[in-house]
Amino acid sequence: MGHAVGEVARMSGQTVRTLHHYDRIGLLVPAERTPADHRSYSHQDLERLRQILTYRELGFALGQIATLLDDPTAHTRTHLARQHRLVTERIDRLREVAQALEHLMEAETMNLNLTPAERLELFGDFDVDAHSEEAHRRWGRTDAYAQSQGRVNAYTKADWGRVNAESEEIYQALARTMREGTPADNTEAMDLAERHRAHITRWFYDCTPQIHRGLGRMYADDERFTATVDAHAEGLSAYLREAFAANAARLRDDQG
Amino acid sequence: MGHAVGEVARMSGQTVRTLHHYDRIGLLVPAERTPADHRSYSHQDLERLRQILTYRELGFALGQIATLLDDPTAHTRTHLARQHRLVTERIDRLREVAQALEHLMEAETMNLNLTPAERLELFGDFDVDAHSEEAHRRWGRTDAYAQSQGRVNAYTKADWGRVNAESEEIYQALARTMREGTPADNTEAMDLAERHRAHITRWFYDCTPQIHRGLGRMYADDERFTATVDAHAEGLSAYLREAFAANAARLRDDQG
DNA sequence: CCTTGCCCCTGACGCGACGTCAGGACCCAG
DNA sequence: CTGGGTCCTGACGTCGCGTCAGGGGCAAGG
Repeated sequence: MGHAVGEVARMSGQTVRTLHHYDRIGLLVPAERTPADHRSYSHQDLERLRQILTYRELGFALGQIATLLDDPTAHTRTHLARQHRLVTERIDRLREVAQALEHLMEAETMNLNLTPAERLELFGDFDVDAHSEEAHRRWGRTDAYAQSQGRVNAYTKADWGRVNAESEEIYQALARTMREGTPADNTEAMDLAERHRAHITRWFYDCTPQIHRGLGRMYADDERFTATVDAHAEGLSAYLREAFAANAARLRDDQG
Repeated sequence: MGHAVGEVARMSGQTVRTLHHYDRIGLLVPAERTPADHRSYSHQDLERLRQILTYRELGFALGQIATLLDDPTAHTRTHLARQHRLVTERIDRLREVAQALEHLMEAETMNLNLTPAERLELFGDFDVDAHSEEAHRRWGRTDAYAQSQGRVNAYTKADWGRVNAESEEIYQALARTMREGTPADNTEAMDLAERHRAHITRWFYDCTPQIHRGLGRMYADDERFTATVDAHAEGLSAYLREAFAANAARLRDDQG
C-alpha cells in the first residue's frame, strides 16, 4: 500500500534527494516508515506531491506552498481552481512576451531604433521580473541543450542580407499593387501577403495567420512602424493591414 | 550617454544588487565607469540585458545565457527567433497543464478514483520536471499573495455539497431530454449544456465554450469518465459531447 | 555463511542566484 | 558643513536542492 521513495521519484520525475528535502522541511512527510526506517508514501501523500509540483511549476516558494496546502479551509478543488487560474494567467503573460518578441523582430528587420525603454518595456512592468528556473535541468543537461542548439539555424550575415532583400522586394510589390488601385482583398494582394507570411515563417518563427494579422495591425497602429512602412509608399501600412487580414480570413475559410 | 545602475534597475525591473551580480560574474559588464567608479551602461548593454532577461524568464541558468550570448555566430535575430520558439513551446506545455487540471477537477466532482500514476502523469513525462521560480518575488511579497488569496473564494463543505447537487441535477435533466429523444442540437439540450458550462465557470474556473467542448470529448473518449457519466443513462456521454459541441457552435455564431 | 547488488538511510558540504547589511565615498542643496 | 540620495565594495545569509561519504537491510548466488 505504501510507495518507496525511489518509486515515487520515478513516478513524479523528481530525484530522491528532492523528496528527502521535502521530508526534512516538513513539506511532504510520508505517512509511514517501514521497520527498516524506509519512507512509505500513501496515496494522499502522492496527491499532495502533485499539488506541490503544480504550485512549484507556477513558481511558488516551498514555504508558500506549505502554507497554501496546510490551510484547513482550502479544499482540493479550491487548489485546482486556483492553479488553473494561475496557469492561464501565466499563459497570457507568455503570449505578451511572444508578441513583444515578434514586435522586436519586426523592428530589427526594419532597422528601427527602439529606445532602451521601449525594448525593456516588457520587463519594466510591475509584476513581471522573475519567472524561470525551468531549465536548470531542462537546458542544464548538455544533450538537451545541444539539441536545442541544433534546431536553431545559424544564419550568417549573408543570409541576413538575403532576408532583407527578400522582404524589401515583397514590400515593393505590395506598394505597386496598392498604387495600381488593386483592392487589398484581391487575390494578387492576398498572395503577396501570404508570401510575406511565408517569409517570416521561413526565417524567423512560425507566423500563423492570426499572428500575421496582428502584425498588420501593428504596422498601422504603431507610429514607429507606420513611418518606416509608409516610407515605401504613403498609406502602405493601412493597405498591409487590410491585405494581411484578408489573407488570414481566406486561409481560415479554406480550412473550413 | 551612459545609464547609471539605479536607472537601469528601474527600467528593467531588476534590483541594483542583481546588476552588480551580473557584473561580477561577467554576464553583463557595463561599457564604462565614471571617474567616481560608477557603472555606466551603454545602449548595447541594455539590449544585452533584455536578451538576458528573456532567456532567464525561459529558465536558463546564467552561465548558459552567457555562452548563448557570447556565441559570435549568433545574431540578435537568431536569439529572437530562438526565444520566440521557446516561449511558444512553454505556452504549449502550460496548456497541457491547464487541461490536466480541468481533467482532475472533473474527476474530483465525479468522485473518480484516479490512480497515483494517472494523477502524476503530467510530471512523469521526460522533460517536464522543473519550471517555476517566477513567484519567489511575485508571491513572496505578502500583499500580492493576499490579493491572490482574496480572489479565490474559500468554499465550505456545504458549498461543495450544493455544487454536487447542482451538477447532479443538470445531468439528470440532460439524461431526461436524451431519453425523450430530443436531439443534442435542440435548443433545450443546448440550454442545459450552457447551464453546465455556467456551473463550471461559477464554481471552478472560466470554462470557455472551447474548453467545454473539450470536456464533452473527454466524457465520451476517456472510459473512466464515460463509465461515470453513462451510469446516469446509457449513451449519455456521447449525447453530452454533441450537446456541448452544438452549444459551443451556437455561441460562436452569436458572436459573429 | 559470506559476498555481491540494489535500494534505503542520515549527515555534511557545495552551489547558483541573488538578498541583506556594513562601512565608506561622492555630490548637490540648503 | 550638514543632510539626503546615489554610488561603491566586501561579507555573510538564504533557498532549493546536488553531490559525496559512510553505513544498513535484504535477496540471490557462490
